[in-house]
Amino acid sequence: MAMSLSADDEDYDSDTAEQQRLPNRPKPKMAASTATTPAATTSSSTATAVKLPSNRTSSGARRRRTRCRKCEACVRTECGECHFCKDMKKFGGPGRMKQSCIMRQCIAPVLPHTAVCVVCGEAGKEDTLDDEDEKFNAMLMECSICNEIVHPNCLKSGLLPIQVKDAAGVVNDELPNCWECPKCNYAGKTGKACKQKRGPGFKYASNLPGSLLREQKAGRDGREEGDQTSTCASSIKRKSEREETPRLKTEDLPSRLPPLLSPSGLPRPRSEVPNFLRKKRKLFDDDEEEDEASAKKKPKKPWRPEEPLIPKLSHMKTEEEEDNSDEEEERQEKQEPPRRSFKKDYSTVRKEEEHEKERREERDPPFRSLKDFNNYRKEEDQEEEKEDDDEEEEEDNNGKRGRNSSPALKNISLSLESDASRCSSPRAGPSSEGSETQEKAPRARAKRHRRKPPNRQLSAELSKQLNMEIRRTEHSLANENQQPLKSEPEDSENEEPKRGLRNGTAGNGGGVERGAGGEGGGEWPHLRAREMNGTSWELRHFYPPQITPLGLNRSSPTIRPLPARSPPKCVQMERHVIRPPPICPPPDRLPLADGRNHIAPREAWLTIFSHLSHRELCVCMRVCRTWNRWCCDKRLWTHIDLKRCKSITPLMLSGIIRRQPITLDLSWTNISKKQLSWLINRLPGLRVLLLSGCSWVAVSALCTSSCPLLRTLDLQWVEGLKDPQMRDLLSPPTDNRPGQMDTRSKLRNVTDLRLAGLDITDSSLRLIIKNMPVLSRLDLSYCNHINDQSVNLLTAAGTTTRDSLTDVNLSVCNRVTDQSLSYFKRCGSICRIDLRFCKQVSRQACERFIAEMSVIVPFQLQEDKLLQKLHSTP
DNA sequence: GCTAACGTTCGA
DNA sequence: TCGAACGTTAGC
Repeated sequence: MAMSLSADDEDYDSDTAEQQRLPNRPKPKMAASTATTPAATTSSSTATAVKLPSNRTSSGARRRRTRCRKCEACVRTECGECHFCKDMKKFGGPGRMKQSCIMRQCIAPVLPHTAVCVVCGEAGKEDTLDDEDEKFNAMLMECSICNEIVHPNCLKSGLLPIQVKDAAGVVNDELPNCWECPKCNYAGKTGKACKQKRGPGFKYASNLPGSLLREQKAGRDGREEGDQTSTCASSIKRKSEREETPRLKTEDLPSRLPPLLSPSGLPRPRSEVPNFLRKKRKLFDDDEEEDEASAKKKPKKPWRPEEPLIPKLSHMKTEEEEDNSDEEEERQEKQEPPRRSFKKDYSTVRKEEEHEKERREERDPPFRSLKDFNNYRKEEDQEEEKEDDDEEEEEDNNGKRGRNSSPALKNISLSLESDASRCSSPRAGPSSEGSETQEKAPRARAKRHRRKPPNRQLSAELSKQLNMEIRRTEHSLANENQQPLKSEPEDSENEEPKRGLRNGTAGNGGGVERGAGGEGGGEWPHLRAREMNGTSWELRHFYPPQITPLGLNRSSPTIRPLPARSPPKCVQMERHVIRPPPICPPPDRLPLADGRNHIAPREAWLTIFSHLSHRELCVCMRVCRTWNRWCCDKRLWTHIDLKRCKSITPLMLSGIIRRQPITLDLSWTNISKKQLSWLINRLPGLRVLLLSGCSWVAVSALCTSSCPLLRTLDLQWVEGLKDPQMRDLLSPPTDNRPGQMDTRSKLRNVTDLRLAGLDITDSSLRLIIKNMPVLSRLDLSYCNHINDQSVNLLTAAGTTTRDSLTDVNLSVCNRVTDQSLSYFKRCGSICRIDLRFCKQVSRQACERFIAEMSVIVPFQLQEDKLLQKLHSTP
């Protein structure tokens, strides 16, 4: 951060005396107190632009921001493990670093309570108002350039040149109460718009010792190096150019967004790339390039004091438009030799992504749950070769401005069209202007409208970047979920808490299966063909977790999935800042274009959404901001299914976190330990975790004190999972924080444990018996070491499993004999015993068991050697 | 006055 | 360019 800051500082100060500063000479402090204010340096530019009240506290002296105290990070307790915690005296450190715990770094630092408007000297007054426009005008806004804190209203009514008043304030989405004030904007100042902290998490997440970021740095650094040198000079030039450029009207704002190349063809200076984006690249690296690509031109929202600030349904449209303009700019730039380092960076990243995309396309079936969505996706896919998600949509929409939105929307049986068309109509644009202007005007207007009152603004700020990710994630999730074949084993997912709205998806494995099922199984002949010709890897992957012993090649499960050429981004998720869902609750009503709210409340919409598949939800999320939030309601995503998804990307992880599923299926993925660790640390409500076919290395991420209290754990065919590993898994975590000595296993609440195909012995069973007192369903099929003695152990007097076990699967356990059946008679709650394909179990023994048990509990042979309690449906 | 920690500097 | 250090602010 320090470096980015300094780079920006130089840019920002390039036309001031600061410019003369000798290298390495300490910069004047930018302290907040008036006593230490170096106003001379930092306010000079402001002062020259606009006359300011002389009593201002600190023109140029930025107020230190402080915790919001509300965000997820703020309400956490210190982890006690991070670099900064270890430095703290309370954790036995020297206390020199004086930094907040990594896990507690506020994502939306706010202005201090003592901050006041430099014009009127009063604090923010938005709380006293209801009207959203008024709220904005009455809240304190800190200019990221001149650091002035003002009420927009005070600026509006202040003694400013009319041109300045006409200038747009540019709201910074990244930080609450942050903008580029109309004065600075009018003066053409740019530069450190995003230099301000996005929260310490952004500052340090990538810098942590041991961060995998470092692995990526060399290449990136190489890419970025070049532009550093020219920053200063070019920024000066840019500034002078800008100052020569006549000020554009607000209606022209979209076109005013600077192209990547200046009209003169000079490379746009790096300094115009908002600093936070550079930082974000560190955080999200290439995953975020779409953010960069778009946000580098639209991280801020133009605003004019006299304009209302009404959120509209047109958000999505607006974003598309913005993106479209971005795209045009990018295309424009593509015609030029890439000279700007940022672009170079971006291109490189883009190439990587395209590469990944190609790979993905090779293996992913096309969308198909909705016919038109299929078309939509086709179009998208064509575009995707060159453009990322957002941009591709724009491409798709190019020349179809009058259209409501994506074609898919038309096919979602939700009567949104009128809303959408209304909001995309150019009604509010100056009628005298050409059609293009008419199109741009709403865009600018919508940008302004995105401005929200403080809490909503914060929420929007938090969610905006996330939304970008999410929109990608939606596709990833939806695409990856398109794995054909196989119906999800019913198993204990059915037991998951029925908190979901969606009866259709949560219970049956999500909309994926539903969508696939609904479309019929024969729709992907190409894939089917591929599967039929499957390699052993594919065989293994498409082998249903549900036991179907016939034809099973015992050796096949031992063939590991080919290590997916893991995208470099996979290892970068450490850089993902934890961004919790927006703090404020999602809006209860859908804002319409005319400023009113849609009649249906959120819950009604959610009921509708609950009937959609995940894929369809992903489409809906692209409609508008409100829908985006609504569709992310965790009730709609109780079950997230990524099984057989070859590569889990950071964006997918972010998407998972945002949705906070109860059930997460990562079976047969190549998820890494770090990824899984990252996930489970952020999914405290996770109850069902399916990791069959993963590696023990990844699964070992569960050996932590932050492991959620799972009820279902599927570890079938986990490579390398044997007795010692089971011991690690079942033992109480050793990474408890000081004073947090929980000696119980984190898996103590597991009721459904699936261990099929593992080379575990009785020693693991003893641990299970000891540490899983409520275990009800146990799948030990294909466990060659399981024998009668194992059953004896499980059903021995004094064990909890004796009474808790209801369903035991010992199919294809060749060491199990008839003797086991006699042990099972001890189990008071047993309802189902699966002994299919146990060579040493005879049908006669089963019948004898049934006969003897019938005195107490009636059993039947549902299949050969499959004993099922009558009237029970385990 | 104390603690937490933000924002900056500076050495490596 | 990064990370450690620390002055100083903000909150209580």
